[in-house]
Amino acid sequence: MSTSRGPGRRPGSPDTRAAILDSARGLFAERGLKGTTIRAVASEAGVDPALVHHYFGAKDDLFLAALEIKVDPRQVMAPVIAAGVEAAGENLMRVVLRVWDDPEIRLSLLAIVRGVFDREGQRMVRDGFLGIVLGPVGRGLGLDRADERMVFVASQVFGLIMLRYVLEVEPLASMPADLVISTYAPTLQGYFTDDLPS
Amino acid sequence: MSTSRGPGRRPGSPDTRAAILDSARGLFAERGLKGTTIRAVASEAGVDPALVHHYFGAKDDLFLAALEIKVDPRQVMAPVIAAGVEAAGENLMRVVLRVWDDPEIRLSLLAIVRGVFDREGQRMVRDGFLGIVLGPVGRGLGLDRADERMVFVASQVFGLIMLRYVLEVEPLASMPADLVISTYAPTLQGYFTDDLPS
DNA sequence: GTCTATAAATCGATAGAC
DNA sequence: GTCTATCGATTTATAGAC
Repeated sequence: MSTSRGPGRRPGSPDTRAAILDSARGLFAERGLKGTTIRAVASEAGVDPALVHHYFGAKDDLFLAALEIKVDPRQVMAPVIAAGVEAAGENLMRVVLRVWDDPEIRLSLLAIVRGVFDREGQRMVRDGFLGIVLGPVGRGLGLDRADERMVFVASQVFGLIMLRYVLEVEPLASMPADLVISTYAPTLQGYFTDDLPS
Repeated sequence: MSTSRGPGRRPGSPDTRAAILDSARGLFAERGLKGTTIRAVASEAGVDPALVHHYFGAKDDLFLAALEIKVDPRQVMAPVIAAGVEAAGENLMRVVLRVWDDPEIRLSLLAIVRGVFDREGQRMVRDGFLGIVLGPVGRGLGLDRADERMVFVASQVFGLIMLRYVLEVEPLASMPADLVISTYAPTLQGYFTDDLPS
């Protein structure tokens, strides 16, 4: 599908490159950064280990490439902010479930969550997930004590993600999305709008 | 401090052995199993790497030794069950905070949580934390749809632990225990006793 | 583009001297 | 009990042939 015939060939066959990236995403999501070897990525993709370096460079570069998400967090969260604080709990839950139930997005998100415990990824979730994703929501909704409220919200969302998608604990993992939403929406709504203890 | 003079010397000087174990617990809690090397444990303890094997055998044995907790989960949870379902939310929160705010216990618990993402430790938390710690609570309180309710409870407790003790997200990490308890107790109480969506 | 061969570093584990 | 020396296995990464 190359659109240019001129000199300077595009680096790598698209099929092989995509196969390596898919294999890497799955293994990083399942075993984390340290638990995944270049050899395992190459083996599952059916190519030579040297090709992985040829296409993606060092192991860390491959990891970063596997973390690329196909959604813009700010764009996804914008409707939640726009809809106002009165229904923020349910709206946020709908967004979370919709993003995480997308199998392709989920692999990248799982790799990110797993990466938290390997690298200095603590910052990636603390500054990324909270600062970029949930921080603007708290400010956009005009909450009082926004930092506290959003941390409470984050703790419930993160715990749900861990049990449903990472640890796959039943009956939560197999629960229909609607039931999950209607269960957790009141909790989040409480953190958004209820009076906070002093 | 040896109490026996007879033959068969006790294996290892208590000081050195304890130093290795403390170093291992801290590193396992901070970097997980794969991220911790025998050499790093020995270096931080100020001893030779060979001594680690001498005292604890293989690396997995050292990891298991570092996971030893000084509390019996069933014993800690018994009062929560005995106090009844009407105050289970607050009582459970008190237990969680008391155990996790103990610095010595926390290191072992952190090592366990970190270990989840290395080994097949998924089972250790899924069957251990849920099956042993929270499972009996749900049954002991005589809840209807106990499995669902306890998974909801677990998701909030686990998320709180992750943000407060593992990721150390502010302002939750520095929040006084009483404020944390009074914030999350109503949420847990709701999962215990509120009507569940169908 | 793909693969062989190998360099270079790291780690777990053991044997054995003191 | 403690440490030196080292083996053997893995892994990342590179150089270069085809």
